[in-house]
Amino acid sequence: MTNKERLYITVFNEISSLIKDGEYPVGSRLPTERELAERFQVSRPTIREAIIALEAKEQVSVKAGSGVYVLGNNLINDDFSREISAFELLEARVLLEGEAAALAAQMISPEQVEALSDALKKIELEDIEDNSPDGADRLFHTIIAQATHNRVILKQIEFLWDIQENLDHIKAAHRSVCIKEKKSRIVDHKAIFKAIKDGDANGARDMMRGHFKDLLAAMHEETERQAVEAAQKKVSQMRERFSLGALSTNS
Amino acid sequence: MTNKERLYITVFNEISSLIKDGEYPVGSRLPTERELAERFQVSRPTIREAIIALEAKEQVSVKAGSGVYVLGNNLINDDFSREISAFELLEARVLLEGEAAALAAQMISPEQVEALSDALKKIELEDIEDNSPDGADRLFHTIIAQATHNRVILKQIEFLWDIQENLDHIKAAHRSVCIKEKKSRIVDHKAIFKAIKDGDANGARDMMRGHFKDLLAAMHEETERQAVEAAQKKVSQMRERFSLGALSTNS
DNA sequence: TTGCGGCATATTGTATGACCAATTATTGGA
DNA sequence: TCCAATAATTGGTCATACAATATGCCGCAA
Repeated sequence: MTNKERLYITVFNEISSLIKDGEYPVGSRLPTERELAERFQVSRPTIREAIIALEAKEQVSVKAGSGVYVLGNNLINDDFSREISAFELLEARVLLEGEAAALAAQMISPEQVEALSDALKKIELEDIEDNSPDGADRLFHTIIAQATHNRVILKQIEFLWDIQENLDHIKAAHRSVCIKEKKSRIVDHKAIFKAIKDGDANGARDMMRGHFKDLLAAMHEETERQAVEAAQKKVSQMRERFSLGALSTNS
Repeated sequence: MTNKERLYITVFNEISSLIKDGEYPVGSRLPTERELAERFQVSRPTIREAIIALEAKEQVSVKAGSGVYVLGNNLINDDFSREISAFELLEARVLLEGEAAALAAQMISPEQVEALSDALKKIELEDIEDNSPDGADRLFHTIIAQATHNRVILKQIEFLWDIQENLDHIKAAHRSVCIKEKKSRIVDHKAIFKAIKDGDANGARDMMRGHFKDLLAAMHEETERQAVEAAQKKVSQMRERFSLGALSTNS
């Protein structure tokens, strides 16, 4: 089997699962370290290491002489990234990047205006050719983030892009939308660029929000289309099942 | 002192500090477990527990048979976080939390209004008593973040708080400001609460921004004061040095 | 001389057993 | 019945031993 994983990690995962499955409910006390050691057929130090990992991730609280107790309120970290929807991500982006654009309009340097212009050209080029790995899009938005001259904001925006590119379903949604909305995408970006170049903070914010609004609308459409498709698929599956069912009554 | 703390926690904190201070730079290998055990005058299992805690918090990576290496890209270790100023952080917070407040005003549930009200009372209570570990402040802002019903935004805002509480200079700046501005802090929070409760999105945004504006102004003042203090200290040091120099010529 | 394989060594991984300290349950006496 | 002393339970720390793995050195062969 997979013995590559260190033992305490295995135990950690097993206990974590047991907590999640409700075998050790929130507030309850785990079995003693010695009992757990016997249950998992490992030594007590290994159990202790697993418990310390659980403690570090704030899943349990250890009380000396008493026991180790299951904490609540904390399942966010593990499955957080898998469950967030594209809409939540876009909403976060519109807020943050809208304000970033407004700030950038006031703070941007001439060199950054130049870089932004280049990025804009790249986006147009990508659109003229076939589908793109939308690196230019990210570049465009990242330059704006840099133009705020605030590294925290830059970090935040990059974090959102990282999420977007690491999560397949979100990435797919974004892609399909971008491909469908080529024209409005270019118009949007041009408008954003102009407002920032002119130092128009409110305009930049509005344009950026408009850009995301278009994206959001397109994504809603896309989601709906997929929902319809899924429904149709389900119907056809039912039809197939029905015919099979009819056959089975014959045998 | 405080021997209530478990040993491995103490060791964990010490090693964490050493990493933060650059004694163990990102990418470097920590001393062997045995060396660390001798250095901290504890047993090897204790060192292991501390290392596992570090590993769980993604500060280090353990390679069996090789050693334990300091990771980067981490809130605590990264050079990025050491260098950011309190002003950058506050600016990011005003943008994000301003919008979050506006969104929260539209989305908040009755239970969350209740929770927010409780948090507000806690803030007032903390202020009536002596200095505070400002847990109530974070709670208040976190509830607003939750009220957006957007987990990405929530995550972002918590990220900013984590930075604030992990970086000593920023934490210190924030503290000194909060203590000095007790009254306006309460007034600010009350106004934010009212706007959100009333579903007034624009009002909530304005109030939140006003809150940060007050903080920012106070922080500027504090920074100036510290600069003056530092200058005075320097002058007095020079004076002392001069007098010592005069004495030394006598001997 | 250079490239490669295998061995020696360093380092972490796991286990055992013991004892200490804190907490909790029990029991006995007032 | 209540409280205090005591015993049992449970986590906290330690010393030690051996296994598994990674790394680098060294010699051998091409």
